[in-house]
Amino acid sequence: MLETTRPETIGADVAVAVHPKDERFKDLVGKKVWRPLGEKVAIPIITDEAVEMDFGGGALKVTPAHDKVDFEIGQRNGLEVIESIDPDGTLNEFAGPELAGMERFAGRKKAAQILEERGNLVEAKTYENNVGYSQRAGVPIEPRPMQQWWLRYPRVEEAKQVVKDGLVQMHPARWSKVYLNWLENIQDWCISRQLWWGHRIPVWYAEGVDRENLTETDLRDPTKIHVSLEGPSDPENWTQEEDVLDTWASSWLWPMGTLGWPDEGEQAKSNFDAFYPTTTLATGADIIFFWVARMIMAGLEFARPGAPVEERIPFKHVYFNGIVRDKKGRKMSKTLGNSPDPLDLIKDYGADGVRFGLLQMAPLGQDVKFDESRIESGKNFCNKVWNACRFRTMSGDMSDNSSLDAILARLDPAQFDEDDHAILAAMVDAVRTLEKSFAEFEFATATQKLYSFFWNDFCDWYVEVAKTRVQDPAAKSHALAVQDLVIRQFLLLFEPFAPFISEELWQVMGYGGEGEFVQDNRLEMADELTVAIAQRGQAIDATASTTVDRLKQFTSQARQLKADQTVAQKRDVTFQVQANDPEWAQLEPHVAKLVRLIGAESITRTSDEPSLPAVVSPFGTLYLDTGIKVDPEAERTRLSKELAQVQKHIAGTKGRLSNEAFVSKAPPAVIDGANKQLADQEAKAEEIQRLLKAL
RNA sequence: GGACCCUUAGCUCAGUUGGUUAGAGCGCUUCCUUGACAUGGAAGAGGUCACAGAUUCGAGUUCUGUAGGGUCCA
Repeated sequence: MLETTRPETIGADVAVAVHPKDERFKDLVGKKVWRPLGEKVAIPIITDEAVEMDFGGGALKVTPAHDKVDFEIGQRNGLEVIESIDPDGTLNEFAGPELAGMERFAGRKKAAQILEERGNLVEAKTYENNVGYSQRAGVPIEPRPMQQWWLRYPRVEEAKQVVKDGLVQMHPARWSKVYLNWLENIQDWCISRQLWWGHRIPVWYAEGVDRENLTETDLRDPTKIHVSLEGPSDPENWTQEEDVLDTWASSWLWPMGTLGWPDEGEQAKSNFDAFYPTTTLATGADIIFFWVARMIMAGLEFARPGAPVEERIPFKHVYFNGIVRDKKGRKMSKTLGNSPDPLDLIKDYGADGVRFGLLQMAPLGQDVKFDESRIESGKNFCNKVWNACRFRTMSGDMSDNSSLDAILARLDPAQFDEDDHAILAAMVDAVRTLEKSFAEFEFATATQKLYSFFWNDFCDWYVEVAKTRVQDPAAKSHALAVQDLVIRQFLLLFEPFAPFISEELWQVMGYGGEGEFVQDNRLEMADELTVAIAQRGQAIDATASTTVDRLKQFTSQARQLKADQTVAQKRDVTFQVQANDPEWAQLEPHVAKLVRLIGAESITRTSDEPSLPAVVSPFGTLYLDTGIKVDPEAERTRLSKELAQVQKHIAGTKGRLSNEAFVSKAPPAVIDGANKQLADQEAKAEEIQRLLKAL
């Protein structure tokens, strides 16, 4: 007994196969059975490893013409190939006289019916299996033996070597492993495609040659087969192959084809000499074999024959962008209909917002699940940039912004304070980070830096502290010049990520005149910028950032204290700082700005130990006076919680430092750091304990 | 079956050569419409970094194994 889902191909069956170890059929192997449909002949019962014993009845009808596994079994056992299905999907005479001419699915039903009538059908039941469907036509794929042209890949070894040697670099580098692994196991390439469009395969068959039965010798006989780009000199005696090339067998010429190759005149016009090899190919890793590897081999084979290898490669870098997937992790495709329409997204979030958001969620070569909230954050960032520029134009008259030098000339060396140094240091750092991330194709890193620099460093801090200085006639023009400088360099960095808004703001801010574009301006590199600023009389003092970090911490603590005392929104509270002389010297110049930032009436120095809610700040103990009587119990809870946290860290650090192995083996910088941290934490703990006692 | 990759906060993801108390966006809680921005501001909660071993003074980070997931190829 046999089980099959393909009764219509019984006429093309040439054997019945069982697994060699299957005891059930041992006695039957070598005998013959009658073929129940088609030409009535006896077909052999054979053994083959490919048969799955547990599957179906354990015996397989072998149809070499219409199944890949069956074809291989046929090859191994020297079986005949009988085609019972024609190219149009109808059954032919080999399927049997009753079925000939029928469409294949109708034939299937008919075949079952005939078997039943003859008493050959034991049982019919519904069975679900997975057959391949044509993506274009949506119908089950029918395997058929056909004559196909194959290409032996050229330059395989060289293609491996150029990647191993780093002449062609992949980003991220791990894809080289995938690339090399494929080349190690490369097989000949079937280039025949039965499509209407494409380059016709350049093979001609001589008149009268039997194309269906070509032998190896025939294929090598130039009187029977002609292969060339030009075609035979007597075309009337030849017929060209109707099949076309696999699309990639055209595409692999892309790096050369786009530059005029193979026509020398066209190459000169396209400046092939200058542009080949090109710098970077950007593509998806899913076509690393289809396209990337093949372009490399084609380049090595066809471009500049005889030239050194570095002149024949098609490109020096391959950047693999992440593949955007939907929330379920599926690749976005037109077929699935699961990709958002970019035009809809642009309508909702703006072209710049969509672009920035996508770059933000696309780390190097890693597939990403599409997350619309990132796109929204891109839009919000663009909005933030817009408003910051708008605020600048509202803060004071626009002065000469026409060039970097013009802005630098407006900086007043006498007015530089620590906030200026810190924001300019952060700006230079942002430029440096972008230089690096561009060089390494780390675009998500670049967007993160742009985002945090502009939003956190510039808007949240610098613009806020500058509000006070803009009120001061002596400091105003300097503080605005710093802002103009920061915004100018930021827009230069931002332009590739958000070109539209950058161009608009470039104009609005007066960095370029009418018709002058930000994209035509060269970005000053980090080192260049550092030198240019130093030449205006004030070298950037990077240590100012430490002071500013402590000011930020102070601000945060003061606000937290207000929130704890439920006076977050009140602006008439007063603060007192119990600072020593050096602490006060550092803090005092910033008091006016801090009062505004924190929302207080005043911040004054005190030498008392007032009985008020307090926090240990980087500039001494900070007391908040709300005018309301202190609740000692609540204060005790708050301070105890803080103390416990500090003590936990002290214990951890002490533990490490008391470990002999740590002290003897860790680098001095790490030990110093731990010691310093311990001292700081212990001082803090001591002060909190004093505050607790004072309650 | 072969190769490669992933597993970190409720969700989507960062985390550079091992080194202080692991970050962001969104979401969540509380407060704020104060003259840039509510597409915003402030404060906060939330993580035994999949699991088990190993190396190390020290592991989210290096190595081995296990489990789960993904991609490509056959």
